[in-house]
Amino acid sequence: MDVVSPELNSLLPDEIMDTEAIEDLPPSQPGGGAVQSQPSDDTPVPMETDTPAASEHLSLCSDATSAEHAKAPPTSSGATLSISTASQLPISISSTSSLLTLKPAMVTSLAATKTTDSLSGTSISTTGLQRLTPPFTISAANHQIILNKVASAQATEAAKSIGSQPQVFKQEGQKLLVTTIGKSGQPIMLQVAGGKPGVSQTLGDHKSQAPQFKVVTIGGRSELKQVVGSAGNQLTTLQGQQLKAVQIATKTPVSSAAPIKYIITKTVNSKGLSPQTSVSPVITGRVLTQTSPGIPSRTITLSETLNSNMQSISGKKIAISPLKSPSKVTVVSVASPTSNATQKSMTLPVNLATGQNTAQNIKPVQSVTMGGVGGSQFKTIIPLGSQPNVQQIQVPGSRFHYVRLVTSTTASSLGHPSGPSTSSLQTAKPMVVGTGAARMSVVPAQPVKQMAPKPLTSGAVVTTAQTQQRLIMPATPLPQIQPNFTNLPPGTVLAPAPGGGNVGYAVVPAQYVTQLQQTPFVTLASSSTFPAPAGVQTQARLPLNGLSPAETTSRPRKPCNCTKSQCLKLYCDCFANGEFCNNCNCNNCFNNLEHETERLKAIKTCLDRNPEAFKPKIGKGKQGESDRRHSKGCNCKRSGCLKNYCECYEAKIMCSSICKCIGCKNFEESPERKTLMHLADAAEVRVQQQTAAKTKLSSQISDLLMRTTPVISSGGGRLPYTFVTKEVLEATCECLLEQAKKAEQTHQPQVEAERMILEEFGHCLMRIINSAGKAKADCASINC
DNA sequence: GAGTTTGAAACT
DNA sequence: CAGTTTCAAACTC
Repeated sequence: MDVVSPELNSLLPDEIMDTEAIEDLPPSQPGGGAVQSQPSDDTPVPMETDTPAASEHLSLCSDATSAEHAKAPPTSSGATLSISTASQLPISISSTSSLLTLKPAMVTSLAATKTTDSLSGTSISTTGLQRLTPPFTISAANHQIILNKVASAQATEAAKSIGSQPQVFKQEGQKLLVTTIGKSGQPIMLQVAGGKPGVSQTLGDHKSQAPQFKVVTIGGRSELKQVVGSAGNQLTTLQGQQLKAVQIATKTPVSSAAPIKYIITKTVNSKGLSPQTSVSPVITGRVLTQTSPGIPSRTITLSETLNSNMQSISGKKIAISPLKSPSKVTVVSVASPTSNATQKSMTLPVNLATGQNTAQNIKPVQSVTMGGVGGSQFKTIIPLGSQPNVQQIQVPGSRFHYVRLVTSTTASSLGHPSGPSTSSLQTAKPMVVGTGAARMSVVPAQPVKQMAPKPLTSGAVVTTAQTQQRLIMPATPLPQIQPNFTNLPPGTVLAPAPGGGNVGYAVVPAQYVTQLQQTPFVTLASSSTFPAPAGVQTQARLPLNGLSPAETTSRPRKPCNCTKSQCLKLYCDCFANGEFCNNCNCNNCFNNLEHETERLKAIKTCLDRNPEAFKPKIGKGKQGESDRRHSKGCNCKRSGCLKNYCECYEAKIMCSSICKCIGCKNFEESPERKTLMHLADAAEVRVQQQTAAKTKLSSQISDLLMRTTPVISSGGGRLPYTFVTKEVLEATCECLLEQAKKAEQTHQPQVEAERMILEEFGHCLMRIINSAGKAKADCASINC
């Protein structure tokens, strides 16, 4: 798991957090229990929980009902920890010390009773396949839980380096979302709801076989309401008092043309929210909220998300749609607001295949386009059956797909008892993007293959066995959250800013899991309120350097050969493209996970120098101009813009008015260009012809071999040359010798003898040929 | 494969 | 912002 320390986070430019697409909006329902963003701009986001909660609840259950929540009285100081896992993924949560009070199963009931019991050595099995193996001790006293003590040592060291407490979950007010992707593809999601500032966590520093965790810690307030969602095999429990859940109303899919996109429901932890308070939608800035009054919004548990989206995935991997593979699924687990009161067992089986969740239903795909007038936009789409609080963001100009992870907390769930099949947030209105109460952590998607286990880095809050996934940490207070997705640098990982709101959501680029299943997704029309500017989606998909997504996907990137730049400057194509170096020939490469600190600094430096640094250079031209043109134009002086030195020519586009090239020949009417194009076309034709000829020849040879091989092996032959067997040769030779003897006996001159022998040889050949022809004819007749 | 050319990126 | 340097890719031999 990749964790970004606050220090690193501070290095990142504000543009990342400041998006034009998100603006703060006043609570839509000021008087009610409407979802509220972090009340204070200056309020730091609590990332660590130092204050013990009166009652803590750790819920690890595969299924739960919201009814429990309804029964559970709000506890002002209760902290909750939610751990959800994908099925079939063994999760071992073990702590070296009793730090957390674990209440498997009966979360709500515990909440109601404010139980402070501690469990030690508890084994929790979520689905029968999953088991939280002892020993792990959770004690309410410390309000801490250590996950994967294997990695604890590293985390501790990392913590020391940063003065924090890595690996330790402190519950109060913090929300933790952990998702893991093991090689087997099973996601593990851990969600902790609480109110305290950022907490360091370490999730299994496993080897390659170990599951990977994606952890999102969101600072929250100490007062939390329980939100327990469970589904299927995955355990999803979210408890917290006075947490507000922001959800996106389900909406009928409108379009299917867009790549898979998810809308992440942002959960806002509101203070003083009464249990009965219904969650109201909150639209922030340009974030579009899909409000469907007729359709009650619901909270979907993690398992639901997995079920709906990943049901065909054997490994139940967390799919994060890779940039180059828009169709890939990005799944982020979020705790469900509902809990199943009846569900007190951690081992409840879940039918993942069907995606059925007793507690909640799968939502249809919802697409939300966030974009302001003239500003950058990003579109979020809720995939069918995806959890509403999973949001994928499509950033124009960015090759990455980002998924926003939002903790799901709802006050409504508490106030509205709901049965297993209903969501506690039925009355809640959808909210797409939070008010921006928290800074957004953005993690670039990375190819899985590049995800090598990474040791804990300084400031790491959460570590996982593998670095395929990175943590997204909540960050700054609400007003600061206006991420400018258009400037998102690739590979950006943001750590929680020092202090921050209790609301957090994370953006996770989706390239991590390239092997994930490609799930069809539906793109919904954006709301009229926030119409998506034309071309937004197109631009978002615009390939780098003019290459189409298909091209970029199919065509492997050329390995770089950097020697001096450490692959941390834009000289390096890998870095410039927001990719890690992989199979490159570079020396002293820092463009990898092992040097993430340096990489982040480099990214920030580049963005400071040029906010557009990581945007595709080839973009849409102005109205009436060519569809594609270089964003900055070239500056060629000697190449005539007819060599690949020229970025325009390299992108197979003509120079435009913004180019400052000298002696440009890369324009429409340029004879040189036409000549080059013709030559290129001719060369291409030749290549195609040669390829076709080779293919045809190969096919013929292959066919011939296939037809003749068995015959040859059998010693016979149907084709003429196959008749020249050893026996035939011997017979022929005997005929020739016989003819020679005859000539000798008759005292024929040498010339005449040679003639007689050659004549006999001709007769032999004729007989062979005739035999072959006859055999071929027979074969053909048989085949017919 | 080594050396040269080129222009973007980085630096001053 | 302009000039210079650095850098890695493109190109040539």
